[in-house]
Amino acid sequence: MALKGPNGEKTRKRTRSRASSAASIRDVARVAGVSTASVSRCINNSGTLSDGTRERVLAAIDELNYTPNSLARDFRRGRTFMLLVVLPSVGDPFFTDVMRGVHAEAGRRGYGIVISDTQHNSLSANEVETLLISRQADGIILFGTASPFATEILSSRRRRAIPIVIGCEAIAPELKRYPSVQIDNVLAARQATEHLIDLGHRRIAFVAGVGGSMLTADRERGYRAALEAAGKRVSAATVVAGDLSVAGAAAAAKRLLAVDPRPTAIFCANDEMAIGAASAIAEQGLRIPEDMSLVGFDDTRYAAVMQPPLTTIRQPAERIGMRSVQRICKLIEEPSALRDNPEPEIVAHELIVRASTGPVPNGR
Amino acid sequence: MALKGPNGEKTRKRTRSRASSAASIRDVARVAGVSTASVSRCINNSGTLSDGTRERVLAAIDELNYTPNSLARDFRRGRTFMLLVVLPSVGDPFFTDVMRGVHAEAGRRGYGIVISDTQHNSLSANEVETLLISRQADGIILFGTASPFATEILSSRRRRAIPIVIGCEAIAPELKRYPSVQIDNVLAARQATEHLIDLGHRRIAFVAGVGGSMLTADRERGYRAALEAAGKRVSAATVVAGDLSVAGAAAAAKRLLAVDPRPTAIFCANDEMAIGAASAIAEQGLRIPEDMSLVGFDDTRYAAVMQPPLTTIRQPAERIGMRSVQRICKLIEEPSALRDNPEPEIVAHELIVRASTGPVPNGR
DNA sequence: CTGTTAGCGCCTTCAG
DNA sequence: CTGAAGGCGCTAACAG
Repeated sequence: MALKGPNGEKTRKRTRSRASSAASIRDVARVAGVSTASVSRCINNSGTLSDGTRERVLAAIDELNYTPNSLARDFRRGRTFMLLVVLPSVGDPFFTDVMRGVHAEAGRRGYGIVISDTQHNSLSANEVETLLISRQADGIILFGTASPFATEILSSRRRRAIPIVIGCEAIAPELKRYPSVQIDNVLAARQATEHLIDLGHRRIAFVAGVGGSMLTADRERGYRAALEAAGKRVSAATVVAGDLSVAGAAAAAKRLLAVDPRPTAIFCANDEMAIGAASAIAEQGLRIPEDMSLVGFDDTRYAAVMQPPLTTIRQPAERIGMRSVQRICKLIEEPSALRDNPEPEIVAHELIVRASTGPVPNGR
Repeated sequence: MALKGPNGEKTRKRTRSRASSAASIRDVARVAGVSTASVSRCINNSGTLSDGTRERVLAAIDELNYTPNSLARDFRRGRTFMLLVVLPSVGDPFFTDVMRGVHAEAGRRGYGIVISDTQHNSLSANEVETLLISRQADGIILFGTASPFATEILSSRRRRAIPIVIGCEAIAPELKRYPSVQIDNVLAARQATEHLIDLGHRRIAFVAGVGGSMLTADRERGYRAALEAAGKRVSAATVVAGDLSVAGAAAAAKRLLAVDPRPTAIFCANDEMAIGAASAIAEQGLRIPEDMSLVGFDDTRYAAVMQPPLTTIRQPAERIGMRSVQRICKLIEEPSALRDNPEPEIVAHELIVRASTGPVPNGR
């Protein structure tokens, strides 16, 4: 810690003396022979400025190689132009696609993105607060991570209203006041399950997310609804917990394949888990779809190239990301919008039938 | 745009009047009956402070629910505690793993991460400058994106030395002065190719990245080196450009399969492309490895669950991310280190032989 | 159209 | 051990 010798001292000299630090707005003003206010007006295109002044300022900026210090700027304006995005796993290709949309739209609007990956853990309200306050993000987007701390965050918010948008997730009642962007997960999962029922399957298993993961809770709900609607024709629900990961689902599927009587179809709450399940199925020497039908959820870029290609639900991932950013920006830029009580925004999904699903095996 | 009515006016009131804005250090000082200096000392554990004072400050902080304004803080300190990470594709599962390491280590050290995804495009020095200067990141990590603008960024750097670390990438001579963390890509690719040669393959194709992508240039070099070393025993190199993506490689592999005489093995410069290639191979009714051996690079989480499991090169992705952050932090926290001329840090790779490679088909 | 002025919230000398 | 004071770089009134 304690630097010995003259070297350490040297570096601790007062700020003023740092050699040739970056040019400041004052330097530009001096060189251009104008006031700092004019420089400011020039770089922000605000107020009015004569062409002559503008040119001299621009020349000075060029000469000094001046770039505004955005720390000072953000401080002054009270804005960071940073968006905090909280999601369960940056590794999931679905979220990757969502983030592509987020990055594109944010970049277009001059915002940076800070990501907080909860690694599928639930996030405490406190952590979010800290992230938000200490990082001073202008707004926060919660993708599939909102509900665990919904009540907390609401009650602890004696502070100023913070722009929050929720994406991809079942919206708990107490979160209804926040804008959200999502597909109808219940309906989508129901349709996927009905697709299997229509193919004649009666023993359809479901690989869910982590215990009580809100991200997939609605999907399980849709699955159960389909089974119930089919009534006596299908057997009771068989649900196991994957952990939304490839490896977790491989293990979960293995257990499923040991059940007697064995299911004839497996519906996974996301594509990642379907990949894991496919591997477990192959390992047991079973074929897809002849011995086992398989359905995923998300239509990630891997779904179409799996062997066989995966039947799944397509979510407009990039669009969800893009819209979330648009909505958070609106909240940020028009604070009055914070008092609106917006409708959840439901975007369209689509059941993509590929070769991983087929008729139920004979006599089963 | 133009808000009509009194509403618009209201929101434009001077900053002073914003209702109950967050507590400032002055408020805390007033409530605690001390000076702002003491509050500062308390929250930063700097200087000296009597227990009594500390307690009163802490009480005031608690009462006011005070959180330091990090905009002001960063401004004052000239630090953002943000790291800029530039990479070719956040979607690639390899980089996802790298980023897991980055996030973990950065979080541990109190840094936030801003990601710039170049989408495999090359990044101009100007863009990097802008990103760096305007965002005022404390440092920048370039993963597989450095070389295209190496010369540029070096020549345009009349500014202060900026902490830069380069990862996963062939280091061009003019970048040698920057710390870097990477595997030995040439050697790894050579070993993968030799593995195929040892299995008896003589027509081995290579699916490279985008035209001249530095990220995979070394891998192509290793591939060619292995072929040359094997001399007459193997035919000339067959290299096609994928674009590091699943879809791009599927198309590239398709072309490869139409070549006469057809290769008996395909080595892809990353796993993503191997996934695409596998799909193209299956589509042609060919089996892996009986008709076609396939090798990837990265050992992403999908490699082991592919059908058949993929032979590939394992890179310590998380470790690369972690080490990169550690090194950038060192540069940031000990500016004198900027003047060091560090050795590139080579981390260990490993050839993982799985079932996607086998002996060359009879009579070919 | 342009300059002057007054801070934003915090940290850090410098005195006491 | 503590308080007073100055200023980081920029922007936004307010005068001229």
